[in-house]
Parts: sequence; C-alpha cells; structure tokens
Amino acid sequence: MGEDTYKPLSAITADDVASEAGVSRWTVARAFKPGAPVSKRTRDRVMAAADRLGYAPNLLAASLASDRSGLIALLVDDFENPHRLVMIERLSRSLQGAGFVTLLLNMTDATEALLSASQRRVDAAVMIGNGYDEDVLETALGARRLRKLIVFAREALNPATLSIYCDDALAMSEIATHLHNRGYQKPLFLAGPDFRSTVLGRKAAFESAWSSLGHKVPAGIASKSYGFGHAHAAMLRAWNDGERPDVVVCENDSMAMGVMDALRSDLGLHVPSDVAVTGFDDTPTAGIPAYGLTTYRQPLMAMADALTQMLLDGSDTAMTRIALRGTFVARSST
Amino acid sequence: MGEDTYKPLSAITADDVASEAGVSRWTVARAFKPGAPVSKRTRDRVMAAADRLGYAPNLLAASLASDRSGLIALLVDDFENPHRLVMIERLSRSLQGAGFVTLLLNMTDATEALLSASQRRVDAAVMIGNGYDEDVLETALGARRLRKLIVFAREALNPATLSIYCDDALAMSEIATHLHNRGYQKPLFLAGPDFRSTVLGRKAAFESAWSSLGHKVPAGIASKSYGFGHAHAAMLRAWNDGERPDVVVCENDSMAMGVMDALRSDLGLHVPSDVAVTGFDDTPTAGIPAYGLTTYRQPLMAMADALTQMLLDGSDTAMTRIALRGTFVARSST
DNA sequence: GCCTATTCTGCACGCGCGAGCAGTGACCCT
DNA sequence: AGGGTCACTGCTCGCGCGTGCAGAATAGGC
Repeated sequence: MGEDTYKPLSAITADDVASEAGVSRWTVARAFKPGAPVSKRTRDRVMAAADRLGYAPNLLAASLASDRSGLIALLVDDFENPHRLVMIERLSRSLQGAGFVTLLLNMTDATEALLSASQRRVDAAVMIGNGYDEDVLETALGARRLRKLIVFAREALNPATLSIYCDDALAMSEIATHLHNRGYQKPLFLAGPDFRSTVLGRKAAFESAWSSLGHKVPAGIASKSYGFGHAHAAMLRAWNDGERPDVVVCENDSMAMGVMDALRSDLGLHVPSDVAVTGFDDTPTAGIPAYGLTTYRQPLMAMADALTQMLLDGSDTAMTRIALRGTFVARSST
Repeated sequence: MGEDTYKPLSAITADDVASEAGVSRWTVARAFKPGAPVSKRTRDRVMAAADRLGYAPNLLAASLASDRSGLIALLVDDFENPHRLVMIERLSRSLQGAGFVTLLLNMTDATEALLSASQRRVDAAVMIGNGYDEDVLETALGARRLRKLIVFAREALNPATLSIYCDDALAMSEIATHLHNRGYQKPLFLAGPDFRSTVLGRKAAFESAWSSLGHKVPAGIASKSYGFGHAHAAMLRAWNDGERPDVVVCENDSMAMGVMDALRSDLGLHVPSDVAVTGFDDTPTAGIPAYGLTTYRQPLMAMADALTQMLLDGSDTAMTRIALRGTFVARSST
C-alpha cells in the first residue's frame, strides 16, 4: 500500500489494524504496550500492519479508559521574567523524556487555571509563580480535585504541600559570605512584592546569613513587581531617600539589571566601584559583558528531573519537599 | 452539604449531579452547554446541584465523544531566544480566552512532536521555530494526521500551508529606509543559519529594499545559530576578515546584542558612532539603556488573535496566509 | 376544553481504548 | 500418549460524555 491509502488518523482505530493483521483488537493494544505478553512474531505482524495503515493509538481514549492522562499542567505567571522560559524548557524537556506531555496554563487566575487542569484530568499540576495565593491550593475549587500538586521553584508555606526548590538559605549564605569577604559593609536588600520573601524567602535568608557573619541587620526595600522597570524605579527612589548602600542584593536578575541601569545611566555611578550588585537566577543576559552580574544559578535541570522522578515513582508520600543546592556565580558586578 | 462531602473530582460524574438534581444525565450536559435548549429553572437547579457536589465536566471524555479536544499544540524550538517566551505568552493568553488550552511541545524532533500532538487529538498544531524542516509538514508521519497546521511567525514555503507572520518585506523596507536616511552606506546583514532567510526571509527582504533605494547589494554573513554567542563569534570573524560595515543589520535581537558586545567589549568600538546595529523582535532587553537597540516589533498580539480567530471560524479555506504589519522602533544604536 | 406548535427532556448508541479474566494452544514431563 | 503448565490471545465490561431522535410537557389559539 502506498502513502495515498492513509486516511485521516482519526479514522484509523485499533480495530482496523487488528483486521489488517488478522488478530484481535486487544492484541494490537498489547503490541503497542512495552512489556506486554505478546509473542514477537505477532507483535511484528501487528506493527507492520499499523505501519501500513499509519495507525497510532488515540491517547485521549487511552486516558479515559486508564484514568491516567500523561498530562502535566504547568501553571505559570509572570511571563515578564525571562527566567520562566528556562524553567519551562527544562521542565517540558524532562517531562517529555519520561513520556509526559505539558499543558501550559497562563495563570492570570490561579483557581480558574487549576480547575481547567483538573477538567483535563492531568496527572499533576505544577505551580510556577509568585503571584498566586497559596490558599487556593487548599480550596475545593482549587486543588482538591487534582491528583497531585507540586509547587515548583518556591518553598510551599503549607508543610503538607509538595515543593521542589532551590535552597535559598544556602544560596544567600554563599552570597553573604562572598560579599563579606570582599569587604562590603552596607548591603541593601531589594525584594519583590511577595510578602513571603520576608518570612520564608530570600530576604529572610540573606538577613540571617549576613547577621551571622557579625553584621547588623541590612536595610531592605521592596519593588512593586519582580520586573526590570519597577526595580529601576525602586532603586532611584531609595537613593533619593538617602539610602547609600555599597552593594544592592536583589531577589532576581531582572531586578538586579534594573538596579544596575538605574545606578549607571540615571545616577552616573560605577558598578561595582561605587555600588556593587548581585542577582539571582543566572538569566541568560546576566552573563553578557554589559552586566557581568554576580548571581546564583538555580539547579533547574536537577529540579526538573526531581519532579519527573517524583511523578514516575508516585513517591509523594515519602517526601513533601526537596531543596536542592545551586551554584554561586561570581562576575564583575561585585 | 459542607465542603467535606467533596469526593475526588474523578469520582463525580454527570450521573451523580443528575440524580442530585432529579433530572437525567443529558439535561445536566445541556445545563453546562451554553445556548442549549434547557429551561432556566432546570438549569439553575442543575447548577446548584453541581455546585453542591463540586462537579465539573470531564473534558477528556467530552473530547473523545465530540471529536474536538479544545487542545492546541505549540511546537517550539530554540528556547534560547527570549522572544519565544513572549510568543508563548501571547498565544496561550489569546487561546485561553477563546476556551482553548495549550499543549507545549519541546520540538527537538519535529516529526515526533507532530505525532505526539496528533495522538492527543489536538484541534490544531502551531509551529513556532526555525530549526525544523518544512518537509515534515507534508509527510504522513508528520502532519497529515493533524486537523489543522499553522506555521507561526514565519512564512511557509509551501503555499498551501497556513501561516501567520510579520510582514518582513515591509519591516525590512522600513529599516532600510531609516538607515538610508541616516546616511549609512555599508550595511552588513547578519543572518541566522536558516537557509530560508536568503529566499523568503529577512535577508532577501533587506537586500531588495536596500537595492531599491539606489544602493548596491549589501554584504552578508551567517551565524551558526540564532543565539547571542554565535552572533558574537560571527561578528568577530567578519571583522578579522576585513569586513568594515558602518551598520550591522541582524536577523533578531539576540544576535544584535551579541554583535554589540563584540563591537564594544572585544573590538573597542562605539555604537553607533563607529558601527551601528539593528535587530528584530524588540525583545524586552532590547530597550534597556545598555543596548538601546533599534529594532522592529512584531505584532504578536495581533498575530495571536488572528490565529485564535482562524481556529474559531474554521476559516482555513479562505486564507492560507496572513501577513501583519509591525512597528519600527528607533533607539540609540543607529 | 381540545388540538397543534413549541419547548424541553430522556434515551439508545457510539467515541477508542484498558483491566482483568477466561479460554486456546503449545510444550514438556512422566 | 495423557496430564499439567505456561505463554499467549480473545473477550466482557466500562471509562464519561456527545449526537440525534423520540417522547413528554408546556404554551398558545380558538
């Protein structure tokens, strides 16, 4: 049979292949299932027939019948942050490698996105964001319908919620030590709008690390968003308010770059000689000569793989949180 | 009934709601379908019952029965390019607004990704990339199984393939005119590895526009990828080979930034006084003071909406290609 | 108050496949 | 050769819902 005998795939079912190969529908299914009890001879015959007809199993029907969809929802907010792209890429790659497929949900409304995910019967939902309120994870409309729910790249407040993240305490301690060794005295912490930062997050981690090096508690300001522009504005405001740090420690790279531009272009200062800057994430642009940002790289691939592994094992009962160590990256901004 | 009567969603079906509301299963379905013939009274009763039980329709089963999944596959490659994130965001937002949901496929192998999409019975597949060979779109294993296939942000070679893209001819003509007016004489076009650029793409468009302004055909070089690093290297190589342009016209912003860094940090030149640079896309970082890149913004939101509209109408027979006009953005790099 | 026109509502059937059991045949041992 | 064992194959039922039609209920007209 030539290629022209292909029907639209939607019309070809396991039954067609079965009669083409002279076996039953269930044998066809077995042929397509690795490790199923079929003789090599029939499997070959089935596969040949399937090939001839251009058959591929309908995963929708399979999901319905088996109650496992192989779909993983990624609920993402803050698309302004270029780092999101890296996360998404790592996750989708790791998941695809394990036979999962990624449902990308633009999370303007977390509850709605969770509902949408549950209606598609995803095997798990992964939260990637800082703008959502964690309470929705516990409401019925939110997450109770979901099989599994994982908070990614952020430590969940609720100890019962699974989360996979970069160890901020370790990270900030490395940054603090670095700054201490370089002789900086007056750090200013620039946090995002997320109140969590002051409880669990990087701000708290930095403060604790800096204090334990024998310094007094550093000053801190907050930006209206995690983006470049608001950080830029926040830096200018702080400077005009008389804040005179010798290093600005930022909660992420986007903000750090906003700060650097404010310092250099608007205030005419030099980085790092007048004021140094650190970031977090090691965004692609952080490494370019124009910035040379000292930052901290999250172990994204390891985090993604940990997630995939967790989904494969179903080892959700064992651990509820996985904190991984990243790598400190020193560049010319400090 | 309190919240505690919620069962895992997977256990609640339309039947449960039906008996709770004292109607038949099909009436429940109608209540959830806008515009279906149900009396307001019963619809309200059904919705109340559904609410009490925490019911939401199983979209997997619905897809199987109706043969429309509401899934749109996004096949993406080149995650290095931060511009991809913007595209993905616009698309997912526009599609979600129309009730679709996005399947994100990391396209390392286009054929495999297309197969995966077809097995999930997506309503359409959208190709976003420059690294794939368009031939796969016509093979049986590739696209013939797909209901609809749209090439996004690139003009399809095959005239029968639907595509939605920014009008490169217009764009390059605006850029060329701008450069001409500023008095530049010796542009160098930096293309990506994609051979298409020389036929349909931006390179051809720029050459034609530049020539029609009375100049001779500009010089051109190619980079090994669309990324920052290779563009950086390509620029240095060209310079060492004696190339002395007064402006470098790049196929995208990432490359343009690579070129700027090569010019400034490695060759000690000034932009734009020694050599000017233009990009394409208006990436978030293009606007920051450190670059101030003159570039061209694709009308992404309009492109995304055009796609959504096309999917809603099913107006695929009417048009096969939609070229939209973007906006030229002049900054300090020229 | 009865008949028709119009809503509504209920139902048989099917979407394509998976789980788990029941059967068929082959192969081996005594 | 007969009985048992194991490898393989077929099959019944069901996943949850949509489609199209037939039957029931309601409204309107005289």
